[in-house]
Amino acid sequence: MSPKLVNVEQKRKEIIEGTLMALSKKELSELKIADIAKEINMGQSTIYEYFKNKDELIKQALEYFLQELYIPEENEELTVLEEFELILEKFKRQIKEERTNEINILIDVFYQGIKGDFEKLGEVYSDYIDYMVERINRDQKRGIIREDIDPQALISWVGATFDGLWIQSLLRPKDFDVDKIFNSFLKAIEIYIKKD
Amino acid sequence: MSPKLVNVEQKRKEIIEGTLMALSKKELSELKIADIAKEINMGQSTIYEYFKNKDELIKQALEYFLQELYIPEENEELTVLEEFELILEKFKRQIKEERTNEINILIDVFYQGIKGDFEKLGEVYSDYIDYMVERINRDQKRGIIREDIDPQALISWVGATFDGLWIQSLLRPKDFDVDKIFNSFLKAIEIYIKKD
Amino acid sequence: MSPKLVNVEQKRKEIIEGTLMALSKKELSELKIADIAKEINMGQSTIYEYFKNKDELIKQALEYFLQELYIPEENEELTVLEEFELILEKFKRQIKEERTNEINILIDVFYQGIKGDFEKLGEVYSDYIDYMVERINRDQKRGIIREDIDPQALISWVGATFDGLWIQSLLRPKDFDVDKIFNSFLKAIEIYIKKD
Amino acid sequence: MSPKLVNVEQKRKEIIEGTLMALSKKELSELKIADIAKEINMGQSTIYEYFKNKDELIKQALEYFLQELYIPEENEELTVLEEFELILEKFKRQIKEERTNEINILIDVFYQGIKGDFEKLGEVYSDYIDYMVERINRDQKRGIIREDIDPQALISWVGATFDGLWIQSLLRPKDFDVDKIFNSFLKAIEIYIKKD
DNA sequence: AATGAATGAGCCTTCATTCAT
DNA sequence: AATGAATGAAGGCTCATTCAT
Repeated sequence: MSPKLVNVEQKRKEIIEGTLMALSKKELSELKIADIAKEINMGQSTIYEYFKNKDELIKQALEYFLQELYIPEENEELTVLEEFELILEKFKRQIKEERTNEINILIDVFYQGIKGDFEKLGEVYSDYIDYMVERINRDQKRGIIREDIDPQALISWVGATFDGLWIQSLLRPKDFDVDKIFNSFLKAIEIYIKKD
Repeated sequence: MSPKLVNVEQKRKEIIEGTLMALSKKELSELKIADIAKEINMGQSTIYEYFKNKDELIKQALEYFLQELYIPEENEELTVLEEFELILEKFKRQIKEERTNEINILIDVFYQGIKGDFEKLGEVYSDYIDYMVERINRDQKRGIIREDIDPQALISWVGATFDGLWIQSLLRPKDFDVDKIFNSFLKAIEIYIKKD
Repeated sequence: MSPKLVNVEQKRKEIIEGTLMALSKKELSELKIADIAKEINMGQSTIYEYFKNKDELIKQALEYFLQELYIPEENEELTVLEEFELILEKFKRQIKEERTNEINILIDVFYQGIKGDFEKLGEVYSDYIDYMVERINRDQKRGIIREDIDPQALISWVGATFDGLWIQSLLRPKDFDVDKIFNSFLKAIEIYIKKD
Repeated sequence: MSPKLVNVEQKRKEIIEGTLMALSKKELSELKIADIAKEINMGQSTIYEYFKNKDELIKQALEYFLQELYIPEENEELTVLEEFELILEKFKRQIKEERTNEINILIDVFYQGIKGDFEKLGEVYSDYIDYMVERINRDQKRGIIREDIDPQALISWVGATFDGLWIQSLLRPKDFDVDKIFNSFLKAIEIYIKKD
């Protein structure tokens, strides 16, 4: 609450953002403290005034990144299917705009998460699924989605497909026909969930 | 006149397998030549008799791993849907057996592949898709799968789901209800591709 | 606000002088960074704060040495012959004082120069010859040296003799009778260049 | 005397010559045992059957080289001055033919000799001087060279000039005007030693 | 006798971290 | 609070030499 503290937090934020900026250019295992310091025009040792060590800084930077990334835009009025369409639409735009900055960081976030060095990701993932489960529940009550569908299961594999598609778009960018693939995928969901 | 003769390819294979073994315990960016040497009870310098440098060894080890992994069991008699079921069945078993060794390596393979440091993965991925496209084509001719379905698109997103599920099972192992999720997923595919 | 500030050039000089000191004890091909660091009581890595790598440090050290060595004392008032005498006089003193430090470095300077790994030496050598050519020209105008003598040619072989004598004094120190040899050499030059 | 021994000597000679061949391509401090072995198509370890270690091999190779080099062609009938001319003539040819092979080795021979790691050179040098002293004596008796000249001193500095000129020709090849320099040098000697 | 194979010792260099002002 | 300076610890790689057949 004291003005000092605010400054400290401000400084930590500055360093974290520099870290993310640097991380968008270099993969984590190649990222040096020197890179970060240079990114924000700061002495290396100053960083150690605000973070215990490199690991700590990285961890907090990734958490910050995740927080910023997943601010769920409360599209409460949309149906789940419409939301899926929206996600894919954003995805498509991202591929075309080559938002490599964010993507590069995201790769490391997932890598660390999967390796178990960054538990936060798992939590966020679960939170997201919980959130979507509610949305699906609501649509089921509204009668838009078949009631015998398990919301947990549905969002699990649909979310998985999102992740997998994103990986695939990076692995084989040349042959990745976004429109065709997305259409096929959406169609399948639609048929699966719709009441007939 | 007759010094000890060693099958060079055999030795390279031994080193590569040691590398993979070591890689299953430590993530790539932390893997040292010393770890590999220790793994196979060999002097570090011996490794350099068979591989130009660490990068070269790692690259070849990952390629070897991929090769071993993706020996497609020619289940020619199975329908595509049955093959999907088989894959998920294997997946389920893997999760239960905690085949962490392979998984750990696979994570690095993907990480390297996505980062663009391991082009082979993209190729293998594309090969797999091509192979499955033919299988789907065949099922379409047989009349098992709807003809208006684009094989490329279908296998792209189905493959993506496989990858994504695998990631998810690592990210949130506690909450990952394999059976429920797989069933839901398979059901969706079935409805989508079946002739009605 | 005010961390320790160091005169970078001063530090570089200190390291260079340590390098030369170490080089006077060990031949170049056996000189390790560790030797240099120990010589000046400094961590090895500190050296890398001031020099890109070992090669760069060595090169700059040799250049520094050469610079210090060949500060031509402008004996403008002396005749060329007197200057030759002076050089030999200095040489004699050096042999007696066993200035092995400088000598050892000089050997490596020449070795590197001859091998083509240290171009600076050739330049300095040529500069020296140019300088002496002018001096000879002046003496010719003054009528002290015969006009049909080619200054370039003269200083070339006289300089060569200096170098050769220096080598010889190192190769066969026991049998190298300085006074007799220098006298004979000077007498020859005197006869050769004098106007009769 | 036994055939075995002859074979051993033959083999040693082969290795030594391979060493010299390799040494003519690479400077001593960069020469590896592997280079030598490759040069003569031999396993590295075989070399160790014939020489205790690398240092020993190098030393013997340099000695062998020196022996081959300084086979004084007994030009008994020539005067000393004529012999000097002959030496310079050979030198000139060597420069023009770019006999870099021999030169490269010679540089290392001298480097090692000066550093004191190769005593043989000093001995050979002294032997050569002794030999020339006798020649000068003879010419003095014949009345071709002034009697008040000290043979030791003369050949010392003349030899030194040879060495120095050789160095200079390597240090500043562009500006080294062989003919002019040699003529000036020879003229000086002629004037110095001639009876008038 | 010959040599393919193996290796320990060592060196250069990097980098996270600490020190000192 | 900020940072320039210093460094220890570690890793990749080389190479002379030994081992084993």
